[in-house]
Amino acid sequence: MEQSKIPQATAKRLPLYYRFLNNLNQQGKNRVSSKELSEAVKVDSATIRRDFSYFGALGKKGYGYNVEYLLGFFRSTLDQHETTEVALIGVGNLGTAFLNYSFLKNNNIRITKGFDANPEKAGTNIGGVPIYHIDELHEKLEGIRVAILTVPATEAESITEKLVNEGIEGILNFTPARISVPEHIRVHHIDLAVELQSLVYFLKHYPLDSKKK
Amino acid sequence: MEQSKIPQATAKRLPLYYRFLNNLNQQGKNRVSSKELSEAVKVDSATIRRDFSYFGALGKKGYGYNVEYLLGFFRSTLDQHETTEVALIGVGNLGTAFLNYSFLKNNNIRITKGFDANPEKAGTNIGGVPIYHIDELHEKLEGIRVAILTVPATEAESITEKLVNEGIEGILNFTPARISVPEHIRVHHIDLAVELQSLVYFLKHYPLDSKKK
DNA sequence: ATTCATTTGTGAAAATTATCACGACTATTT
DNA sequence: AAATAGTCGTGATAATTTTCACAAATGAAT
Repeated sequence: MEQSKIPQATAKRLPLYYRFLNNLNQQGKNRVSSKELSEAVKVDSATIRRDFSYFGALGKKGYGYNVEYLLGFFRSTLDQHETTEVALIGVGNLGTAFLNYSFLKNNNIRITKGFDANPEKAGTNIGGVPIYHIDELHEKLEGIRVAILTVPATEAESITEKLVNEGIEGILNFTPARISVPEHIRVHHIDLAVELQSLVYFLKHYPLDSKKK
Repeated sequence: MEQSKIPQATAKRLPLYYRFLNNLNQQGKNRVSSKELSEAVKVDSATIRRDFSYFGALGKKGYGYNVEYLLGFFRSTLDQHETTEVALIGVGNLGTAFLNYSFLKNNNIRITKGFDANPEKAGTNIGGVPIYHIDELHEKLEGIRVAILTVPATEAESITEKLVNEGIEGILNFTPARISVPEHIRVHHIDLAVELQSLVYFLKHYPLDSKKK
């Protein structure tokens, strides 16, 4: 779809830029420089300008960027004009946290259905999201392309298979399992234990001295 | 500390390798090739060999790697012989999920204390972890160098300041706020909304066709 | 013993990402 | 109107990360 010429590293930062532009807009600011933005999102200002430049000349020399214009641009680039429905699989502690988390603000991504293997949870409603039994995937997953996976690691592989069969195209995997999927399915991993361990490792082996000027 | 010659990209993968080696070891396997490992952790086998090579010649040509040996090596590299205490700041939904999450398995990182601004939570115990009031940071944070930040975004900046004052050196930040810290403090961000938005963006703009052979 | 299928470790190349540094342009002040 | 301070966009460069591809070594099979 469209130009796949935007570097992945840039693409990953877009949602971040988007959020901060929203903040600025709500604060009533209508002008921002790459330097200011840099301080807010902790990304080098040259990197920000380079990132923006992939989409054309969005700013004005000697002035900066118009917040509203930039925001509008990113809104359409990030497809924020249409709502994306997301299913949450596994209503445990972490899953519940997601259901109560409001993605809503400044964001058109919504968790619209939750699924869990526990029959007692089916039929309930958490954070305004209806919970169904995991066996109802086939009936309820119609039209949903993205799933958040917060089930126990032992279940990850088998449930992933079901999700794939139901036509899910993207999975945000919070389980420690590295799930196997067909090539056309995109999986992003967020491994909490690995992140923590990694932080501890960096702390001990990479003493910080200078990061930026 | 020690050789800071290991690329950051490699360092981030170490905990992942460590976990899978543990799995293999528990399954009773005593030999593994980079190719097998590659399939398990979804990292190119050449990358794995390169990663390992930074620590010297850990394998044997034509044979692969000895699981137990490699595991022992990583255990000491990742400082798994000594326990790292971690404080959890903000016992909301996400924080509670962490407290109930067992990092324990194969891992010497422990959340030993929780803190929250709600006086009703102080004095309680979640998942075996005692919860204190946020005002008790000074008394209770002695000797703890790492904190997980799961407070509301609005509180992130002010609480971070307190943590820094108490001598915290590493923060795993789950709030959407990009916190400001002195140069010697390491912060890793995990931004749930950004991750989800990013996944959706990739889904729409980067159709997958071929990833690996 | 010899052959054969494996598999590591790594030089070299490729790909990706980040940063420097500056010309060109803008707004503001004097 | 001229001078000044600020800012973008980007060519060029640097830094980092990944991947290719193969010699050397190993173990198993014949």
